[in-house]
Amino acid sequence: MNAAPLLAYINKYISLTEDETELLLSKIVYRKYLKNQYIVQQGDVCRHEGFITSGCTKMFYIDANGQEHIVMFSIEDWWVSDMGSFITQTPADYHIQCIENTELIQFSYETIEGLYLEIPKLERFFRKIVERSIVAFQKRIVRNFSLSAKERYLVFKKNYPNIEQRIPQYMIASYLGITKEFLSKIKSQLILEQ
Amino acid sequence: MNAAPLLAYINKYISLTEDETELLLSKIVYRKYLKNQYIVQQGDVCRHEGFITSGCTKMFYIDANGQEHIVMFSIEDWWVSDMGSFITQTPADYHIQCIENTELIQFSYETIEGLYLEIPKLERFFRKIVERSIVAFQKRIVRNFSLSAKERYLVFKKNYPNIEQRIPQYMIASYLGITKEFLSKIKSQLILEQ
DNA sequence: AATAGATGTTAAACTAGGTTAACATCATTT
DNA sequence: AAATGATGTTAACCTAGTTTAACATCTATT
Repeated sequence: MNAAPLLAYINKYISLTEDETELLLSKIVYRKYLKNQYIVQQGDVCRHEGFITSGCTKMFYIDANGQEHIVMFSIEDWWVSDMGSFITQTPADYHIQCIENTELIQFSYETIEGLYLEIPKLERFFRKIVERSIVAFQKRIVRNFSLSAKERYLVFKKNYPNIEQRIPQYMIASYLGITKEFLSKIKSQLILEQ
Repeated sequence: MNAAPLLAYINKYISLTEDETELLLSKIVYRKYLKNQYIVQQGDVCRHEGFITSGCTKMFYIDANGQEHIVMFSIEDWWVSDMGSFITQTPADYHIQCIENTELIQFSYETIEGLYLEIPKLERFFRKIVERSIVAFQKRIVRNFSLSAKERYLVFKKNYPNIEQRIPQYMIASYLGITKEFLSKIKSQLILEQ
């Protein structure tokens, strides 16, 4: 495993000196998970923030009726954590489970807090990526209100063309907020429309 | 107008020295808007981040059918900006309009960027508040999927008890993602259930 | 090759929430 | 006091999406 993708990603937002890069690399912990393993479980405290170098995960929530609702998928170059749990170090609301065998770089809460003190620039880096992420969530809220299920599916396909083939359809349905049966109906409608 | 609420708010996350506080105060611009005035308009670049000291605003989006969808309300001690527009300095997707006469403390893009350099601790402050904000948005997405309209209304009432009286119901309906007629129906059902 | 488990499809009956339209109430302006 | 505009309610009818259930397909394991 190697840290190049993480360094490249960080360098899109800030520039680290050689010393800072070395310090960061010295803190890196690699971790491998198999398909179906849990990175975080609802109720546990999320102790790490992870940067995916390969694989794919889903973050989801089980509602009062036992139904699964997928909040987000993460693939290479994305971060995984239950942020609410991580920042407050209290029990997680969500599960994060691997959809494929997944390799990631993990930073524990203590490591990240230490790095913020040693490399203050990292505060800027994380501020920026979280800001971007907020914008994406806001857009998703708007889409969920103003678009029909079919339109949301088309937006999903356009925004995540490479993710669709890697994920079973019933999970995509859950992400879109519809049943797998209805997604199936939408897909057959789209085929007829061509 | 005074900056005490902002300083108190910032001090919940970081502690500023006297010099830093003074520097921050020297950059402060107060701004008053009347009810119905726009702070940001869809299509304009959002040039400021504002901290509300009094009043109430809505951030909304007009969809392809001309329908208004409210993304969030903001009141005292909350921030207002179209974050997507602000961080990239490109045209805004949303309108932000005052529901009441509103007073706020404004920071221009240039001022904030300057302050980040002069008071690096502010990066930490904003990192922390955006992290909190993301958690709230995630929860909202989950609620929108897993709760019925009636349940969402009850959660809204519980989470924002003091906001409800200040805002017309048709706006609350828009925030909840339902029509005003259906909210009206929900309310009469709730009265009958008592 | 057979079985089991996971995934995907189809269709009929149902329901949460939308649409339309008419009316009620309240506040503001003249 | 009347008129206007903004807000809220009610009810009949409609539709997007759900539920249930049966079946189809694919993959992995024995």
